Amino acid sequence: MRGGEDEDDLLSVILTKRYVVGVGLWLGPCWWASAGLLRPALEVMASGNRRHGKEPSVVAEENFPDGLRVLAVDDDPVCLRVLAAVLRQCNYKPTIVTDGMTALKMLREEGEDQFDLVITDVHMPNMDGFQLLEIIGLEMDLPVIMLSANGEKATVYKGIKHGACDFIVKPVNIKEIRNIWQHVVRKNHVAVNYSSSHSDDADQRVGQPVIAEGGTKSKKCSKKKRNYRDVSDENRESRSIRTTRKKPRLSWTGELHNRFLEVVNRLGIDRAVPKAILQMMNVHNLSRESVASHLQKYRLYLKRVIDDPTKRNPLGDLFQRRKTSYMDMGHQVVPLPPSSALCSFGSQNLYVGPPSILGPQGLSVHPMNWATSIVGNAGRMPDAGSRHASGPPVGPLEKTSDHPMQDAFPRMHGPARIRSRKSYESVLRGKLLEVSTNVVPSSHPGSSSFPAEMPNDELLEPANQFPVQPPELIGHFSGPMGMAPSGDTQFQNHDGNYSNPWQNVAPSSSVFHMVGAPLIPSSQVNVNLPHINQQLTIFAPSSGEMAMFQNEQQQIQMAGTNINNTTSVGVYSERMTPLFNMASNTAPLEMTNDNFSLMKQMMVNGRSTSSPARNQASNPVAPSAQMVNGGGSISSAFSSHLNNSFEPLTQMVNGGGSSSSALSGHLDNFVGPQTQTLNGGEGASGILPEQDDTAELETPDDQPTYSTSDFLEDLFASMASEDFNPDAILFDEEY
DNA sequence: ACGGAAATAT
DNA sequence: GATATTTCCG
Repeated sequence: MRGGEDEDDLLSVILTKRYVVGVGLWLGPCWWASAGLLRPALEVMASGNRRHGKEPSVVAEENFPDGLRVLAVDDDPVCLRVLAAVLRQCNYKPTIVTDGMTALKMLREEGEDQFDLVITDVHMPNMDGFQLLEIIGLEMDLPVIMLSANGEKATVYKGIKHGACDFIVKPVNIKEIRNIWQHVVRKNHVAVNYSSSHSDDADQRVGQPVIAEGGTKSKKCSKKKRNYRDVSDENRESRSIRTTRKKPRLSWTGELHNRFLEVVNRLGIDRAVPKAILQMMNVHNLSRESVASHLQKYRLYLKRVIDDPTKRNPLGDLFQRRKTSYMDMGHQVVPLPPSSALCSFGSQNLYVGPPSILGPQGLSVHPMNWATSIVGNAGRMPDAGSRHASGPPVGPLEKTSDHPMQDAFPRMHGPARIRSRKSYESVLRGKLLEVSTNVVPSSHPGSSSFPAEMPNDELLEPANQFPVQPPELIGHFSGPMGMAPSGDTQFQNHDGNYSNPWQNVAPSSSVFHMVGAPLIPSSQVNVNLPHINQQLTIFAPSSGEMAMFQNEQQQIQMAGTNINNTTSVGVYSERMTPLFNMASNTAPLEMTNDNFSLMKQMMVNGRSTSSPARNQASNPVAPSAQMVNGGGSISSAFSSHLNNSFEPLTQMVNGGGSSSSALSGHLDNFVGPQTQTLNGGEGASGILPEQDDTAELETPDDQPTYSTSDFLEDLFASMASEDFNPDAILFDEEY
């Protein structure tokens, strides 16, 4: 890959150290080099270590698979005999052949599956080792180790380049031979993992096929794979399971993360254990381990925040954040233009975007990638988010939404409520309060996203990770909010699509709250979030249909609110708003391709394409995405109607932060704001007094401040009066 | 199953 | 070099 120099250096090192001979290289330098991974190979070699890191348990000596069938090819009888002897001594089952043609013929006729490994000399008449290597590479999936009498650099390099998994300089060392089985294990792993393509990294061998001709000796081919299998099957299996398949790297996109937060908030930190979270998230293909890992990271984040409130920054940070993975993923996002979108939508329709992308499907955990592609699509999707849309498609901004997760995460804020019990919980709690307070709320919901959010990010620090956004936002947006509601037609459509998914999804807590009720069973949860998130609220104004949530256990499901065009309902939480923004942006970006696709589809269709199956799993997640969109939409909607109102809400969200602005710019905020306006809110963050937070935290459950309905009423009232002071409202929601 | 931490991958 | 994720381990 890289320049020749590196390659030369690599080879130089290999030759110098003779690591090539590989003996004990567990997937060592040679292997990496053959896989095109010169850098790591070089680094390892340079370090003087033959192995990188710890040796995988898989290759532990005890896993040595006796009876591996090795096809040994060398025109030199003496060498061949020695090799065979060594192989036997190492418990391999050798089949020796004196020329390449014969070896190839044997492989073709008896089947490559009759052998586990091929060791061939480089220099042979008729068909040399390279030719044999190439053909095998083209036709079969067998690891090939080359033997060379001189270990000449060019020879070694050529062998590696053509796919040899290792290169052994004669005379063979028994120790080296003893370790060649690792290539078989490796190969299996690879095969398992990526079945198709790669089976071998090495493959690129090009070559022309040669025809097999004469043969030479033996054939023992048929051997026993059996032994190998028999003996090691079990081991292999276990190994394979363990090591073999590498899990595709899961990317915690904003949506996913939001969903995660939502669930965590609902459960309460103390109850938020991997299993429970996994269950509630209901994301297809998500593993408990992944959840546990993310939870671990999240806890760390919370802790960090707590300890160091300073981390949270205000808006300023927003801009700064680095792109973390999320960013990377996607895309990024551009900031969007402010505006417009929202505006556009007018009251009419808001449509909420499809539920989150995830939703339908669930996460797809593809091995990476999603992110990348997504962007494009994502951008669009966002539209929804951002705008909402009205009838028409979204506005201009589309892309905006893209912001990746960044927004999202960062935003997050704090910990949800915390009830805590656990040590960290308690600690967190305290901290959270602080944090929350401190934290700047995200900016506004608006579209833009990220900027506002940034602050939070910092908190999050880790980056994306945990934004704190409360789930709510997430939820809200996503889907829940928007979608759920029964109302709108549009929605319905969505619902239909989503519905499944969403249903499950819980709306964000906020939502719940809003609704009133009992939102969340756990009231606690939100403490923090609440501020931010929770706030969400929603309203559905007149229309009234509020969303309902059903929950099952913990979950909630929200229904959505309705949103008719006309009426809009907005549900969202203040927090949401911000989140929203974030979400929107983020979400899009984040979405995986799949998600993305879904979204697109949804958009197109109006409904989600997602399959039912996924629903549940996905749903949860999905919601988020949608939410974003939806959120956006909704907001818009509100705006139309309530214009003012919304904002406030939004602000609330921010919440905590900024609410101030909220009132002011209704729509504007939403729109343009995406960033700003909302943010603009700017100030808001401060809104929530820390004390409050604290209090909340402390007794979260207990006092609910007021019911959702009350809340709403107040809110509306407030709105009505321009005075509306977000702060006032604030939420207590938290419960 | 959990949670922490090491190992890896990006 | 810092992070993000996955694996391993108790």
